[in-house]
Amino acid sequence: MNSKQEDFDPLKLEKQLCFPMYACAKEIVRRYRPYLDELGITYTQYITMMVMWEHEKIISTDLSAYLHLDYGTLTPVLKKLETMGMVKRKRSAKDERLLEIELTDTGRGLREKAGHIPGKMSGLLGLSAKEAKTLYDLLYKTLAYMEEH
Amino acid sequence: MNSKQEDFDPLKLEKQLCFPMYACAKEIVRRYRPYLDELGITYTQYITMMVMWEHEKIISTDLSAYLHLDYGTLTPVLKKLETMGMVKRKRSAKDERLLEIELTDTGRGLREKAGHIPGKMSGLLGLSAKEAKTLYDLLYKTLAYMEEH
DNA sequence: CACAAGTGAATTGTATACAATCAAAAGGAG
DNA sequence: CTCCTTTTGATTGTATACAATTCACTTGTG
Repeated sequence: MNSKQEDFDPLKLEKQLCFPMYACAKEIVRRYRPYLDELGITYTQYITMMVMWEHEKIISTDLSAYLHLDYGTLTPVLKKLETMGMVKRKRSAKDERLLEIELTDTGRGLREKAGHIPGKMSGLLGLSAKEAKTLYDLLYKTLAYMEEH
Repeated sequence: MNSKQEDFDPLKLEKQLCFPMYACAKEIVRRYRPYLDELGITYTQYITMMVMWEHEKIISTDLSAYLHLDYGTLTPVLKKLETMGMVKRKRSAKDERLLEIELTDTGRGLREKAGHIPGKMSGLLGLSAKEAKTLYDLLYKTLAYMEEH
């Protein structure tokens, strides 16, 4: 009402692509919580464990790249996972600067308990399989573009 | 290699729709930082101000709903914006429980300085106008679905 | 080998983010 | 009007999230 061309105002919250992405991501993480609470882990710990389940052993640098997480975030997460017995942190023998993260038996065991989560979450978004695929592709396209710019 | 059907493992990070959303949202917010630093505000403060620029005056409850933000997050953000002189916080005369947030002249002035940001950010994603629209629609569809489930 | 430059990780400081809890105020039933 | 329930917002505690800085270790150069 204040502006003659309010609908075209690029500073309107609804016009921004970033905002629904930000809100949507938070909302989805929030929906994970009940299931992750059962496992006693947080969302950040969960995606870290997903990488560990795939790789068994990984250098901290690569983990940081996969998860798009800074060491300021990753270091406390990994220390927490270590105190929970899920992973082991160990300096590389070849290069003392490198930190190797290794999955433990306890960490492997958690995978079984987490097995039902993806199924529970899949219906949460209210999208058809085709829509979900489109969304998935657009998000990865955006991520790929941003990584090289 | 460990599993016979590794490509179909639902616990693979790449199979999850939530992860690219989470990573993408963080990445975009990160790209905002240089521009927002010039204004001396953070991303959360920025989206709060976008709502204020649209509404001039708003009840805290509604602001929380628009931004999908808890009071635990919103209260310190609003107090910070108040100390910066961007908004005023005031209890409603009709209902002392309600907190009214009102845009100040300083806050209005910030809008001019922020005017160039949407243009700067729009090319950041590497998507065509059509793709951006598709992404936008899918995100809002998901948000709407989650709000009623 | 000495040393400058570079890299990987940790630390520090600030700002989110949200569940759980609490307190003040409003609304409602008797 | 008084007790009870509900609602709104603030507070507390824990966990991110990242820029900036620091430190240990490695590599490259002469």
